[in-house]
Amino acid sequence: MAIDTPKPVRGTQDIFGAEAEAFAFVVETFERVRRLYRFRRVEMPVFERTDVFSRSLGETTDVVSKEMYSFLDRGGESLTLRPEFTAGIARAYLTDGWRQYAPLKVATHGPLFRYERPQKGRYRQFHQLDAEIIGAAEPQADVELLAMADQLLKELGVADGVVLQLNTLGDAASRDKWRAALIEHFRSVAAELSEDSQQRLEHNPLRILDSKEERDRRFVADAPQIDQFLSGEAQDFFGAVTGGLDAAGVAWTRNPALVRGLDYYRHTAFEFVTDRLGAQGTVLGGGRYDGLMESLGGPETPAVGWAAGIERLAMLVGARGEDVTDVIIVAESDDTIHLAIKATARFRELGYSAELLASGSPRKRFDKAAKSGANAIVSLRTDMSGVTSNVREANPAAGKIEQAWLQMKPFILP
RNA sequence: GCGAUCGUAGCUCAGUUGGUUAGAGCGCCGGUUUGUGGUACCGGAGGUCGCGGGUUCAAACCCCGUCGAUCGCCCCA
Repeated sequence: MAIDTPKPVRGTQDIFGAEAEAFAFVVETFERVRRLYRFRRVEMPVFERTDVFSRSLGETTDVVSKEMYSFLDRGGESLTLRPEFTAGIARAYLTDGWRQYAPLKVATHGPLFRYERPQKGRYRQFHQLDAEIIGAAEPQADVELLAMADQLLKELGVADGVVLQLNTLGDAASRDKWRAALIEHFRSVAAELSEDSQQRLEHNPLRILDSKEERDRRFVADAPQIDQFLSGEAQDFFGAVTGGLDAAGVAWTRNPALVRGLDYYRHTAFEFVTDRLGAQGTVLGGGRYDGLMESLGGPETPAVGWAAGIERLAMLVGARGEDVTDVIIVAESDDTIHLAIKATARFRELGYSAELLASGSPRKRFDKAAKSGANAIVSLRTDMSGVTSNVREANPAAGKIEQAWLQMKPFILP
């Protein structure tokens, strides 16, 4: 009776080989860069009580109603696999007394879960890098955060073809006025908008601005812009951010159509965008979310943050080779296997990556080792003169390995 | 939720207008050759042709359904 092999869950991925190396490279680079900017590492739970997300995102939104992995635990409590980092970090800031550290710069990375249709650069379990500055109202925090993002992309070697798009949503009052003006503008031409955008007019009018429909374009082009509604303070804030970016040497372009769907976003919104990833071009995005803490029952707390998809960054980084093995020890005859094990252990103690090759047809073992592209091969075999060894150096990097072998040889061979 | 394309060996893919026992390369295993050697040759294992139904004398191939993958739409915290 054959047993069916369980299939992987839709939207999950098993990352292996060169892709896994690219993934690790992204994470390692992030860890290095966040230390340069003195962001403190935090480890967050992978699941939270559902209200952590539903209250911060808004009960009625699509994201909450159908794109979260929510379930009842055995105690009957509704829990949710985290679909983002920000809400959980905000919760911890309030419940763990992190206010004492404000302004607090934290960074983390790990898996997130969203119930969505998989497509290029989009998975149901995916992974993000995340950086937040909490309790900092000043525009310098935005600049610092963006400078780190910019340096990260440069150090990953993916900055080419990636542009920082920047916008401001203003303070709450500016934002509300802009929103009202947009609704009025689009409502007057509603019949001529695309079907999708007519829907958006009802529940998310700001999204009409980045509609992909050709027929929406001309109405988007002459839509009211946020600049007409910005208060003096909001203008000053945005000016301080852009001025700071210029001083930090961070290139940016204004995108007045860049918006955020959620109400808690204020002031700065930004995305690093590329055209090299198909329909999912945002590589890193974030903004200022001064209104979030209050939705979780906390005091008014200014904060700004970003997140970046590790898979998308890894795709831009491209496949990366795995490290070549320093040395392969080949037991060319079975009676040398114990000697080969000993030698392998010794090489590893000395800090060389070493692989033992002692299986399969003895006469093909050396060829297999040679094909693997290791820096050096030490082969052992018994012939009429006893156990003999042979070192083969594939490249100049192997000189030290031969020296190491010559030193350990008297202690290993009989 | 919607649409398009695609599912043949571990991997990459052939497979003609439907026609005998479904193939190749790579990889894997074994043998021979070579014997400081990454060579060459021979052999072997490995397939419910995603799954289920239908049409037909006959289906990997045509039709329907289903599952999965990919890409896009919607959405995007």
